[in-house]
Amino acid sequence: MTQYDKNSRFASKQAYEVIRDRILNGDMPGGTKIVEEKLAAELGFSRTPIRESLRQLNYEGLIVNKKVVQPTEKDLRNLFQVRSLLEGFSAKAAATYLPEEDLNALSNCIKVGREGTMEEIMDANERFHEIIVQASGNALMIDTIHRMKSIIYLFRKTVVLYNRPRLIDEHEEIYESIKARDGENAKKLMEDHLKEDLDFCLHILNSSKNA
Amino acid sequence: MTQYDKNSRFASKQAYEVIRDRILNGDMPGGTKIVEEKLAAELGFSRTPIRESLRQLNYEGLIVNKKVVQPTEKDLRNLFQVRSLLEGFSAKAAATYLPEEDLNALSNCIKVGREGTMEEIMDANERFHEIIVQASGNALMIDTIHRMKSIIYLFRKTVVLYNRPRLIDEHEEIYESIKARDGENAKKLMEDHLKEDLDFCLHILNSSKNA
DNA sequence: TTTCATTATTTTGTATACATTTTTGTTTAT
DNA sequence: ATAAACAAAAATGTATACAAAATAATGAAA
Repeated sequence: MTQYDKNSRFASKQAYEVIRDRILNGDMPGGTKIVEEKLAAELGFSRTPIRESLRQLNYEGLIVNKKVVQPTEKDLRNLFQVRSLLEGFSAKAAATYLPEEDLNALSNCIKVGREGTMEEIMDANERFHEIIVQASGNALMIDTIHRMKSIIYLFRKTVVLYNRPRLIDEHEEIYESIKARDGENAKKLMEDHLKEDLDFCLHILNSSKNA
Repeated sequence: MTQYDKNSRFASKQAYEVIRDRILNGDMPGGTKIVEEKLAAELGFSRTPIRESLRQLNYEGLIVNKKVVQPTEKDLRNLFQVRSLLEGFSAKAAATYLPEEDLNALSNCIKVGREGTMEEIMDANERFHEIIVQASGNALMIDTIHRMKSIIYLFRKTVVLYNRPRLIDEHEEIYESIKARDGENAKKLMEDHLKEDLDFCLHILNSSKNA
């Protein structure tokens, strides 16, 4: 199952993955200065592929001004604003188009969400949204959301780690709406769901700020 | 007024601009194969900055698989779908927040749209949408739309060049709604406006296909 | 002719070198 | 002590070289 990504033979891709992971799990916390030569030495590549990987990370918003991003509250709000528009639309589309197979996959994500380990829950959560996004059938929209994926991950960790209440219940409600082919409701529930995520993140953010 | 962009001293930025312009005005039509060394020789730079510029063009969707993009009808629909969501939202936000100064700028775009030369109309058209997008106050949203800018330009040319009827009238209606602080209406009119643009583009596209 | 295999050729990915630019650190004058 | 000016160091942008990979061209077998 561990599919070999043929891109991994590229130094630039490997560097991208290592650096991204370091940022995502806190090894390179927000504000860390990025210096090409230092990373090149650390990862054992030359500067050329490192530079390429850094451009990708810039593009995804993980690096800003040669520093690891430190998303502000405003950034968080902006992100959920855009997601709400795109994923709300996708949820509606899903209610119209989603095939049986994907419905089952959604259902499975909910089950894992209730019974799985922390890591399994993270994955299931991501997969749930991914299936719906794909249902938009709009490659540009999918791409746009994927671009935000890393930053979303940064926050999804918060939501799952701090065990947000009703998270999976909301997924289930969305799922039910899609299954019932009620597009407008699916859209509304998705928007509400993201609003709850946002509020939860903001709460965590602010309470840890005053700690 | 011709402000010197200090980025222009970078070979990579210059290369980006030259190649982008070549694509946008048809010097490098859709399907043209991109070879780094060839471009490097032509533009008088080494491959390094050329590669960097190509990444950016990839990112903006002007280059796909080492070829100049040839947007399909599906691409066109996808683009307008995403724009409709983001610019619809922005129009609503504009109705709430837009300061007097920007209202006047919008009004000016309409005037130029009625009286200007082809090129002035193109600019005014772009500026009209840009002002509204900025009103979203959401940097991520603005960035996302900017990313689509080049492809939008490709189609805007069609709309203006073939002199789409009611184009400026629709702008004016949107402007009036924003001025009247009617957010819902502004949003709806923007969505309708983009739908008209899309249909017009599709029409041109299809009639030229059967020529 | 068509198909496959094998060479050439082109093109790409990466490493390295070097010249500017940017940043840091130090000294001097106020 | 603070600010300005300068020197030293570090970091970046670009050019070039080379090996690996992808593509095109050639020829042999069906």
